[in-house]
Amino acid sequence: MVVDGIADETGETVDRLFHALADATRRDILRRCVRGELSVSRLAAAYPMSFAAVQKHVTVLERAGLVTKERRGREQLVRTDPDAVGRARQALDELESAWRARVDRMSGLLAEDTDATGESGATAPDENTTKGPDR
Amino acid sequence: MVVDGIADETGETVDRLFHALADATRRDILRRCVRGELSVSRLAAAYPMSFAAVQKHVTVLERAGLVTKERRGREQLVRTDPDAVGRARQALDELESAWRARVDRMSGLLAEDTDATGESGATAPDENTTKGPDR
DNA sequence: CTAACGTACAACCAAATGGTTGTAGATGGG
DNA sequence: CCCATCTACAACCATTTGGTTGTACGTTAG
Repeated sequence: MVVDGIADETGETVDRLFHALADATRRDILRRCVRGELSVSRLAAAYPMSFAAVQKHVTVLERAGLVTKERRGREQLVRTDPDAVGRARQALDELESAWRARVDRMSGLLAEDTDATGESGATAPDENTTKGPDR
Repeated sequence: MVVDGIADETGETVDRLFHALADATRRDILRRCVRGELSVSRLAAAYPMSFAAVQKHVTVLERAGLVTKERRGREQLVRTDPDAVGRARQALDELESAWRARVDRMSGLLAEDTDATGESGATAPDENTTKGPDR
């Protein structure tokens, strides 16, 4: 259950994921691409901004692992990565598990967190990462 | 009733939600608070940054509806909002449903959404302010 | 009352964002 | 071949972020 996989120790993967999702234009691009791959210029035509701006948005989505680009002729087709949403969901699960953890403690059940998928580090919270009796 | 009201026509609520989640420190704050309410100064002591900086992070989380503050004496206790993660999940559901939709079409299944399959969220992203402590 | 604590908020700063234009490299059509 | 597309990327600009310090205010402990 520990989310691992490539597990990122700093949480920067999660940062990029949520950051990419935190923009209405990018979410819209995702919705369009999910319906079928589109070239960047085709996408750009759909928004009131320059081609370059849309190109940047696509790059952000790409770096977040939400889409992949595939070249076909002189066009670059953008398509969503099916596993992407799963990863976002997984990140949320990590948080949600904390919510559940609280309930679990009430039930006297503990040990499950370990999710430390890395993130616990935050920017560098001194010690504590330890889950024990917080005191 | 689902207090829609003005709802968010621009998706700025979702913007704030994901933006708030896109920072490791803020996610860490969430994890700490979920274990039990903490005063802002107590939280601040856990990070290598100033009290004011942590205060700002809490404000971001608050405006995203992820936490609420409650004053007790001279302290301000921060606690997570149980419905918050659900709202984030709902936003993801909206995206995920699109992914599924594509698969469905591939399966030649065109079920109209009139089915009672209980389409969660699908096209109804209403993460309005259930309580909106806005600002 | 006074001191210490916890908070709130303003002013300021460096860096990142989101956007613009402009230029240049591939690729495909006539 | 030449030209129109589509893409990539650099340079630049305005605004937002994330962080700092400093000050002011309410509350609780002595």
